[in-house]
Amino acid sequence: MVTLKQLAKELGVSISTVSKALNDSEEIGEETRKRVKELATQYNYKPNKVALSLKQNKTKTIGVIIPDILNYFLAKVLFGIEREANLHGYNIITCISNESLDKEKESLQLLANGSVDGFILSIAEETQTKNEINHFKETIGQGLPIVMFDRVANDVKCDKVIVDDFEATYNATKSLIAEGRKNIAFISSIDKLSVGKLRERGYNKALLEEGIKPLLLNIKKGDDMHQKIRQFFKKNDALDGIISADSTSGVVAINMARSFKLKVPKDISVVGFSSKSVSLHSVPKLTIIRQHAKKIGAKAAELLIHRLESPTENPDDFTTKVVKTTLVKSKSTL
Amino acid sequence: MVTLKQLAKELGVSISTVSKALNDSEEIGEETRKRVKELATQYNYKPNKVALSLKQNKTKTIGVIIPDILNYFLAKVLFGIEREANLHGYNIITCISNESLDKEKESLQLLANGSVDGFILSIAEETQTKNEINHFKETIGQGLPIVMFDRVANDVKCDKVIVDDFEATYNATKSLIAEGRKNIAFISSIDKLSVGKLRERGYNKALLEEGIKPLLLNIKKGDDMHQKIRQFFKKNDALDGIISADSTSGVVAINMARSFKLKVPKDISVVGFSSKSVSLHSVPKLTIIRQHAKKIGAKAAELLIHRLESPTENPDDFTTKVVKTTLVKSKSTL
DNA sequence: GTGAAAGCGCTAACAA
DNA sequence: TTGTTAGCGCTTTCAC
Repeated sequence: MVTLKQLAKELGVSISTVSKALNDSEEIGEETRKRVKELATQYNYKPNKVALSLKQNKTKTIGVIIPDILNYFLAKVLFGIEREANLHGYNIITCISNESLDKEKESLQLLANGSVDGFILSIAEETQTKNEINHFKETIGQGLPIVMFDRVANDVKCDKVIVDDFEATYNATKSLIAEGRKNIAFISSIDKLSVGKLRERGYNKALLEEGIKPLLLNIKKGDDMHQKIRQFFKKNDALDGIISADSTSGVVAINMARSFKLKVPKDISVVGFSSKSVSLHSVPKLTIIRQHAKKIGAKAAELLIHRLESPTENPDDFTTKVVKTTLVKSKSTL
Repeated sequence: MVTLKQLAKELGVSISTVSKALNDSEEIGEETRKRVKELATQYNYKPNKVALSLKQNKTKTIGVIIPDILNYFLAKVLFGIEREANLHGYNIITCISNESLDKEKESLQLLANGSVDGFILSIAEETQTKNEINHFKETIGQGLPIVMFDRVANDVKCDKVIVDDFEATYNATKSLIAEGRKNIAFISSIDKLSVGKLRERGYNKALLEEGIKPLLLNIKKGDDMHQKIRQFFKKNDALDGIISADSTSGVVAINMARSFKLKVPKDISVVGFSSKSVSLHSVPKLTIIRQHAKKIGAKAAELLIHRLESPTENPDDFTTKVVKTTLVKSKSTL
């Protein structure tokens, strides 16, 4: 990489002259400016990012910590973050916590040494189960702002981007009831997560209002989902509706239902918190509760960058943005 | 963030003393060392990463450019890269090219300013179609090593990690033939990619050897996959085997086959380049050609880091590592 | 055993 | 209009 020093030497001027010329400073004469710029282009000069970061005490880099990159929703949020960040000239350093508290702590620690200007994260499962939040507070205390999305900690003061989980399942359940469904089950592999709990509550409330008894199937990590769902169908032969809290159990349920000679959606309706692409994996396609993952990511990035670049504003004024879900009907519901 | 300067001031010693003490230099007296370390822990001192990078002219950061984060295979490779990189004390900056040549070029440019020590990437579709490779050569020319995985450019001299695409489909097709299948189709949504072409060739060769006529279905971006596959089934009612070159058309094909009253695997066998998690999305589960994505990522990271940290070795000696696929049988084949 | 000083690449206040 | 200098945080050589 060419440096200012080398350019200066070759041009026979001082380093600062070169620097100013390249930054279009008014101080430098027309001609010198031209000469400098020409040589710079010729050598494909690019200011050293590290030196700039050191000088300006900001890296234009965002640390993103996500629990699981193989989760389609989370990957899509990451996509949204990356896009929005790039738009504003930011890069992202990605760490995957793997749902582990220790890895989450470690990533936070490791990047809180000048590597990034702030964090965007969704909380690891273990962290939520153990209800640990000190590491977040510490990081914020060190002057590094955090924006949390989806799985958030209520007791940490920071910007947040969440989904209307409760309302979403409440409404979805209501709509199945409106279809005349009487035996609506709730399948979840995320019952330990904050969002999983909210979704379950929305479902429960909707049923309660109609005096219908809830029917739950929780799938643990390591369980054989096919097996579990097959057994569930066997045990509950009056099943005529399913709300899936995660991204995959819905499509599996549809495909499985047909093994039991059930017509979808004639005999049974299925709705899931999934995405368009995954909804294709069943025949008929799954009716989904869209979470607008990309938008969530973009919003999170926007909030963080705004906080980073407008330090004038009230630093204790945190916003929580709710990105509303949309029910996208396919042929798995009436 | 606390700096050496502040510690030095508080301790009444010089900056260099503090630095040396923290780095366990023999020059510093036992007692001073202890005092310094204590204060450092108390203040949770961490050396500023940016300053270190500037000083040592390396960032311990890898730039990763992937075409599509929503592709399960690519996401899994990213996972593998991140893990291996972390193990060696490296962070990763992720850029998503979105299959666009321009974005790929831009990302390469943007990070080749001291932000990263090297790159790991899989080539964007547009880049492969247009057969552009100059931007890679330039980057390498600037002293930044590149490791390519999966979709690679043969004419670029760098380390590569690939899959035995040709052999994999050749063998998979052979195995369907061995099951007695006579009308084996090849479904692909990646016919433009280097890997897609290799896979198709393997399929063709296997059929050719048996004198069977190939049967191709190419799905373009924007096509309705359900629709396409449904029509394909209608038109080819003797279909008794499917090789899917991508990660999703296999599961869709299984689920669709059952709409045509075909028993899987009794009437038709399906094999796909997919992953365990996606294979769950069909009933019965899809027999897959596993690509060991995590291993590919880990290997790529390993190759890059080795090159970065052993500059003594012959710099023009590039390796191409082939990570062999595994056929994992489920109930979609006999 | 400890400290001063240079230097990594850059910007910007100040001097000329 | 251009150049000198200091300084961002750190390591390291060299002097004391």
